[in-house]
Amino acid sequence: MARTASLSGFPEWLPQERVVEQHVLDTLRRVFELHGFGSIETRAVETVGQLLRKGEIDKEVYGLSRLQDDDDSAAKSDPNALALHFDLTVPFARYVVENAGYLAFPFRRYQMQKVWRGERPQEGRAREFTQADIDVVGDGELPFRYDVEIVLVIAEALSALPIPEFRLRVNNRKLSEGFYRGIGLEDTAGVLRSIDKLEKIGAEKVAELLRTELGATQEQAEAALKLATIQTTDTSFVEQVRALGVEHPLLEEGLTELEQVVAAASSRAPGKVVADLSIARGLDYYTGTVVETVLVGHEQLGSICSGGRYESLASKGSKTFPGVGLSIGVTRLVSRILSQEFATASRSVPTAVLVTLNDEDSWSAAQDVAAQLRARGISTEVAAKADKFGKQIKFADRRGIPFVWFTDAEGAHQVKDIRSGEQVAADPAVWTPAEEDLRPQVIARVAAEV
RNA sequence: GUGGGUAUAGCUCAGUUGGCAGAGCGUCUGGUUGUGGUCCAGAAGGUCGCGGGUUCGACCCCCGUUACUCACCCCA
Repeated sequence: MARTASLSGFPEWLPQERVVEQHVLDTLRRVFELHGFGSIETRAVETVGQLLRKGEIDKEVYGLSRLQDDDDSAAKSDPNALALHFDLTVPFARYVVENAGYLAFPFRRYQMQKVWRGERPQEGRAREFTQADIDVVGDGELPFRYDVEIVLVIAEALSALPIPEFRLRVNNRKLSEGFYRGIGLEDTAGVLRSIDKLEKIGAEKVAELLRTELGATQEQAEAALKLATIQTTDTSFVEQVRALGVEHPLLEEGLTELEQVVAAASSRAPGKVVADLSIARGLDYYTGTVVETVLVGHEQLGSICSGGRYESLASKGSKTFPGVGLSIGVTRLVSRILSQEFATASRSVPTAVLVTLNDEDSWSAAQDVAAQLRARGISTEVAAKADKFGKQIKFADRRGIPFVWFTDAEGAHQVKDIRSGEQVAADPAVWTPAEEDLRPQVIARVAAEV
């Protein structure tokens, strides 16, 4: 028997909820395009070989197979097998390499698409969800200034959404790695993985991990933890790091880079960005700037926007295409906006006016009225049956349509606002609803700086 | 992938040692030949997740299974 109920982890919104989601997508698109990011879309599938080339999240990847193929065991090991993409960065890297000859570098694009991950769902974590990515990719090299820019664009985009306060927590891999090397810890990836757990398991447990699993001394563990606890909203983190007395060329490079991001952000997006030296990021392709974003008061939800700098995710022969990009978890945000009612839609249908029918013969005249309204951008439906007016009004009320149009046998027009009950004579050639009634509005309960 | 909880009407949930399947909300119809919301009356709607077992008899007890859900893991 075919399943009809909803599948966990594959969210589907009701029309009223979808209005909110579309508002989020429209807002992001507007901000991205204001900053010169163009749109592309990549196919939903990649080859397994392509997807697993970087990062090792194979368990999360949904494979794609034909139902008619009976031996699915062979497909798993076949690098040419198809699978659904689990993020937009890896497919984008592939796209850049394939189309490098047609693109102007540095290439900047935004991409808003569904991605799939085979994980156990729970609140804020779906198996099918929408990401909104912006990236800038260079040919051979990409000036660091783009790291700064992309953080500012994202801060602006998130600020325009109906969500609470957020913080972009920024770090730099060079800084952390340089520091760890400077104190004699060479397995920098391992240290980063442990440090990443700081918030969850606490300083003592992390220190223990560092000693037992990475062979760090007590002094090394303490130094690594001291670095990770540094958090500043301005560039004072530089002095705090220097005060720890560790020296390494990579550390210097990272300090300078992070300083630039934070300096620009503290003046152009004050309060939105914080230097947080505990941020590590799981994916191993990041090489410099790394970002995670939390909603203040909703830290449990996890990061709503992450990304960073990757030096060689895409390469073609000896050529590499370094990039920097951030990814907004649209579905995670929207599900939170809806469950916490940060914003609601004023109605679930685009329709602003329902044109009633006087009798069954008046359908054509009603269509003429509707056409006149639509010609001026007013979303209009015509009743399908000449029910009693009470029933036709009720139909509009149920759907949230704010206005009902009446045309009597003599051709005189009246329009009724069914919320107030006010009914006035109107001319279909000129009558216009109030701006806020023209289309569904998203009403924010939390302040959005539009 | 690991562990806990749950599964009865569209939704939220009751359901007595194991003895006729229930409520509220929602939906639909009607309330004197054309203006909704309140109110009144009525109706429709269920393979009690699925499969087995125990029993004269199972929504209820037992086993299995699937799904949902929460936590872990990981991440947007």
